[in-house]
Amino acid sequence: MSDKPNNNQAANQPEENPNELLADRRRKLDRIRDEFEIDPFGQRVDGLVSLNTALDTYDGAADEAHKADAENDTRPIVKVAGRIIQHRVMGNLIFMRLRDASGDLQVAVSKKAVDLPSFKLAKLVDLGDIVVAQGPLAKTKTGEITAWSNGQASFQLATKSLALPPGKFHGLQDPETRYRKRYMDMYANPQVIQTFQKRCNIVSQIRTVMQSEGFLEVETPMLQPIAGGAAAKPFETHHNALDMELYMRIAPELYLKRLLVGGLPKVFEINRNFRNEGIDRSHNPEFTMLEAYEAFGDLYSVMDLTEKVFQTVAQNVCGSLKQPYGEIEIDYGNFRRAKYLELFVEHNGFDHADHDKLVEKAKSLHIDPAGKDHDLLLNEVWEETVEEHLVQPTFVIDYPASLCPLTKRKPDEPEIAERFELFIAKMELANAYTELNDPDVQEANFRQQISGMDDEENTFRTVDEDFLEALRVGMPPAGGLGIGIDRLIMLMTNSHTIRDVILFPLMRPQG
RNA sequence: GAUUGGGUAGCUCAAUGGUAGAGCAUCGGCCUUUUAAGCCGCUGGUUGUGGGUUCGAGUCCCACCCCGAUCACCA
Repeated sequence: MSDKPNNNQAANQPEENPNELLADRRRKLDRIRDEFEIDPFGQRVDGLVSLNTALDTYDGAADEAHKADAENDTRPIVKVAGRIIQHRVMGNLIFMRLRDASGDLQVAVSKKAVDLPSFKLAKLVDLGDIVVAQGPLAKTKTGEITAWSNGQASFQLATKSLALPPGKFHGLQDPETRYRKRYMDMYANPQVIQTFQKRCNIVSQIRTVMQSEGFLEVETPMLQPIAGGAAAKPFETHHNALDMELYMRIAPELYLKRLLVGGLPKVFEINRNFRNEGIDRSHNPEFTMLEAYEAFGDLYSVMDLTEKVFQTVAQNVCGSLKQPYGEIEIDYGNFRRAKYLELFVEHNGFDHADHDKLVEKAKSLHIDPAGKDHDLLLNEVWEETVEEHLVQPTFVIDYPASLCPLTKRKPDEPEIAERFELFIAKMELANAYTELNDPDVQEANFRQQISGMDDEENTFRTVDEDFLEALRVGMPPAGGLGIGIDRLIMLMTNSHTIRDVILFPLMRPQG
């Protein structure tokens, strides 16, 4: 509305409307009101079935019987509503294709079969209008099941569309328009609705898995006085009544752990995080994450849980443990577990401890080794050389502890962190730890982390003293897990950009 | 933030620096089984925005806006 504040004026002064096509629709709107005496933005309609349901009620035998003997009509009658996506007037017979969230159905309006005003209205309606039709189902000569609108008041206008529809053949392709005007995208490209229906089913299945494993779903603050739990820049905001600076959360982690302290044995949250970082195919500033914490569990207990989540979704929502993603097939029946350093050697062909060869390799990848210690440089080379090979589900384990300062270390190998990252299709899908529950170690790590930060970071990253106090009360040993839900949905819906699984991805204002 | 490709009719796309076009949609006409219906006819444009070069700019130059891709940050 805000971009067209003068709609009513435009209707009365069509010469001010720059677009003739829109003016045509306005004129039809007036005709529908004046000549047909119909409200073009109608009322409640009862007894509707979805277009897909209507298709299912087609009775072939009844159709054949009626074709042989017109007096014998036992064809089921359906009442349907949908948006017009095709409209063909053939003199005294009108075909139109309707679309709703369930699918498409063709409707035919015959001049012989309906009253004259209904027929004229069926002729007048535009692509994009929403109509209601009622009639028996029969196949056409070319075999398409069609609702034949007949009888009294069997064709009605429900809503006049005053906007211009996308092309019926090429549809809506321009990605900018698709994301900005998702409502157009949804009716022009039916797979969009299917993707988001699937998204709903996936999240529902994940909840079912988590609940059946005994996890309690909770909701923790999204407005936080300290943005903790991850290394990312937060969005800043302000509470007026309390005159208080707040941050949109970058992770729920520190609150979920407080709940473990409070005595909940297994908790999870599926909700939005907000990170003030760049945008690309796998990053949106607000994204949905599953975080789960299991008291008395560890890295490996949440690894089993992770497998179960992916396998249940693949099997129950997508129908198979093997799912296509682009040109490849992902096999969720087989999760590899590979050590970080072994993967390095596997894809680089030299000992990870050989510093000279590492520097040489880094230079060949245009990575500047200056000022980086061995592990840091190793990690940059690792990301450059290993990640691109992690196509099938792979848990990367045994990270060097120096790369994960906030993670518990292996009791018998203190240089190794108890952490995994799950990679699928070269994307990071999950991240998990055996959680640090020693309050003194946690505090020391926090303070060391912050001391290495510049002034900008220090403005929003301060030590969460309340969280440390909670840890001093005592948090049981625990496994913690985060799964990127949007990315999981990308995989399961064969979507190659995160924007295709987020209804309204963030866009710059139009210029 | 950097690099790079793009932005032309409602949609999908053309156009050596030389009259801005096509298909579909729209509008008018014909048509009772069409499937991107068909046939006839008519329309439809601030070429993202603002400057500049030129006799002449969609095209060349400069600045800016928006989108995509890659990179950086991040998950």
